[in-house]
Amino acid sequence: MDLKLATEIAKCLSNPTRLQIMEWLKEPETHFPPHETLQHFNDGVCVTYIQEKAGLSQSTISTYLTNMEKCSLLVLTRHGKWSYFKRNEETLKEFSEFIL
Amino acid sequence: MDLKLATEIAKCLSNPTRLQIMEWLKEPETHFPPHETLQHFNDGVCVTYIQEKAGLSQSTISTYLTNMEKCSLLVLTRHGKWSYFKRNEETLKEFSEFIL
DNA sequence: CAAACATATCTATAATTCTCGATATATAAA
DNA sequence: TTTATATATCGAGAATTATAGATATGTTTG
Repeated sequence: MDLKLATEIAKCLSNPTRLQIMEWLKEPETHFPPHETLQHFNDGVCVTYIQEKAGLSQSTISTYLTNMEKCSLLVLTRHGKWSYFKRNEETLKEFSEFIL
Repeated sequence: MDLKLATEIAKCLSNPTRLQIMEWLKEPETHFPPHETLQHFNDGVCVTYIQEKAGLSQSTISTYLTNMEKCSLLVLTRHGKWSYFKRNEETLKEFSEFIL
């Protein structure tokens, strides 16, 4: 973890909606309805569910999630037409160690 | 630590200069010259030294430090005409626990 | 008390981020 | 193979942040 990446990560976390999403993704089953096809949250939550819960536009949330994935805060897994995002605990740990 | 405070803290950390200052303050003695009057860094580093090392204007750095202190990332101690800033490890730990 | 010094605050402009609607792309379903 | 669904990307205007110079405030020193 270098200064540049840590700054990008902090930028992602510096918006209440994005930080809230990170919190929700700690426990997807308590914050989101079950998916239509998948019977689990192993790969996280799909964009639509996150968008509906956040209450911002689809494009905004999609951009948020894409950026969070680019700095490896989130991991993206595609299943058919759905994109699932889950937390990358490893990155969070490295960021945490960087600032402490 | 609630969402609002955590967001403010992340905002402070989301700028490369501010994040760099937090890093420098981990080891003041290796990054800053000794102070004129104080023989230690127990209360951190004075604004001028941080400003000179960062290379931004006095007003900018002063504003940075004041804001970082407002969300308790830094602790301010005044000695005469100098303001010393040091890291607040407790807040960093709480922020860290919040995101993990 | 006046001058010098350290820091804080004010004001303003440039740069960046926020957020949306529109549109494009990709997959699935009919 | 058209249509519906899910997500991504583009373009733009509004809001916020970055940053500086000027100035104010508070402290020390002569």
